[in-house]
Amino acid sequence: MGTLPDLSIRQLEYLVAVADTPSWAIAAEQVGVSPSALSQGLSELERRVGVPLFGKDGRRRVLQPHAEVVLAHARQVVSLTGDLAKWAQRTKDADEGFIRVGMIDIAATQHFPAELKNFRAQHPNLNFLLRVGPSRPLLEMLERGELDLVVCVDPEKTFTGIATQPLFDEELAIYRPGGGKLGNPSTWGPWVLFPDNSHTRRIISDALVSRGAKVDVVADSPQPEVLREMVNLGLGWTVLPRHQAESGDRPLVPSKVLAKRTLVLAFRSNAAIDPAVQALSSILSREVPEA
Amino acid sequence: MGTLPDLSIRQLEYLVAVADTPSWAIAAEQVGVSPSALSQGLSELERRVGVPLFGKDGRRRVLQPHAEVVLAHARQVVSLTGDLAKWAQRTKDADEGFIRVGMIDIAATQHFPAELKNFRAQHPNLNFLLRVGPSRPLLEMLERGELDLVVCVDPEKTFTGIATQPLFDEELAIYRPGGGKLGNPSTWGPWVLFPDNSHTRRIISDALVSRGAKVDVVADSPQPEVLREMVNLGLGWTVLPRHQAESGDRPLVPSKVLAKRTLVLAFRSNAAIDPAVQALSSILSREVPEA
DNA sequence: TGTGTTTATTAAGAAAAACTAAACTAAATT
DNA sequence: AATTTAGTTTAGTTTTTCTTAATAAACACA
Repeated sequence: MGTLPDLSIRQLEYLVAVADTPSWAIAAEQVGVSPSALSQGLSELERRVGVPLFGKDGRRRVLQPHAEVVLAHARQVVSLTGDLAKWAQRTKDADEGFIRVGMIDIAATQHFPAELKNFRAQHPNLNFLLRVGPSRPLLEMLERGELDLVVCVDPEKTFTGIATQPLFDEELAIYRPGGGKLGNPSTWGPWVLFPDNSHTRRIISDALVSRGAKVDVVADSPQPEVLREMVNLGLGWTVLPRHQAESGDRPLVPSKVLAKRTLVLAFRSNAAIDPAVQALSSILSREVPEA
Repeated sequence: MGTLPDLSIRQLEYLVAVADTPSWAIAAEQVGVSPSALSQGLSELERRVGVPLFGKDGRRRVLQPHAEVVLAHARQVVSLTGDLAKWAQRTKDADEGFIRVGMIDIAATQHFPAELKNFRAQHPNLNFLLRVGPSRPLLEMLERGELDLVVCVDPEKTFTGIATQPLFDEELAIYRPGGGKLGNPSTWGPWVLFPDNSHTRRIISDALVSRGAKVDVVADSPQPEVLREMVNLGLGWTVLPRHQAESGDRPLVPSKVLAKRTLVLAFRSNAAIDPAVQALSSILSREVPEA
């Protein structure tokens, strides 16, 4: 009872082909193998099942009546395997299953909107979820397995089980109300910046401090549009990715590039990368948005 | 679409074992291979399906959520194969299916009644049919595929597609009313014998003629009991197998052994001998009935 | 009756697959 | 840091499966 006969799909296909075909030679051709291989394969199948399956009618070998049981089994398993193969193909084409993507706002709205739209159009049956938010929460969700792929600011500190791959650099420029020259760094400010817990804010603060500027923050917001408007209103200076500051209704005029931040692709370093994740990753890292 | 991945039952068993077991080492033990074989086998399975199935959790490889599809397939096919193996076992034990046996009367009633009874008792689920009749019709039914196994008088002339195997010889003795000496062959008779178209009748006629006796037939019957009673009634002489003449209510007394006939086992020479036929054949040819 | 044709099997050897043993890597424990 | 544990990789062997070529058997037809 314990041990099962090791029937291969191949052998079962041979059996089905022979049953559906006038001669073994034709059956062999159908399954793409020499008549000899077919004959030997079926003998082996017969041996493994342990029951005589074929009788002779003249020079042809014909299925015995009781072999119908085995034939039915073969048909069923071959058909199931066909279904599995189709599933595998769809999965490989990333047109099946689930992908949960996280992106910081600029990536979703400025850098990759076309790529996202295309990807969704090309994989209509893929269940797709996009989460937009700041880098850190996205990375934490990725770490907890709540997301599969994240585009965010390079976290530098490594998260366990998470691999990153650089996409491109963004310039962070200083913007002052009305534009124009900046003067001595010690006179810069006051500032309206990203919130304290933001990674980009950390990059900005560090850069300002290293230039000898005071980081005198009079307002903050996670929303770049808000920061931009505050500068437009004369409330203070800011530092923003150029794309975000210099687009929209009332773009700002850059005074100077202060620093760079690197956007990265992050994913669980699970060895087994889901084909959908793979597909989207390669699209995103192939594109080098904006020039 | 065309070509299916050649997944072996073995590999599917590996997958099921791994899913049902806390560690791969234990799974390997369960399926009776080295951990290395299990690991390689599963890698090969993954390669053939073409979709990544496993992810890493620490040092263990764990099934990815979407691999559940493959696991479900594996379970189903393994289970179907188990059913097939059980069927094969029953068929091998000749406890499933159909067997149609033909026997001449003396074989069914005198030589093999115990063997038949035992065989049926030992294979209760085997669908069993016994046809009793003269040799020739039985052989014709065998030839037409209406019987699977026949015990009859050696037909000498070969039927196409039918093989025979001798079982044992029976003595045919001469019986005259009242018993006693026979005298000169030319004075023998008149006779009550098997009908003209019977094979045993041919053996008897030939033997009588070669001894110089006239074959002067006053009555015939296919039933040995009838011939016996005719001799008892003084209607004529007969030649019968000793078992049939010398048993029953009023046994005859033999005068002389005239000839022999050979009983044989006959079956279609189909190469594939049904296990049930095989089993009954070996029982019948093992037994050498009567001494 | 022989002769050629069709159909499948057997034989021999090459190629591919699957296995074991042992060395190894990496994570978890002590 | 050393040890244990889980699983993988490597190297080499055995087993399986295939191909080509030779063989056997049934048929077809002159």
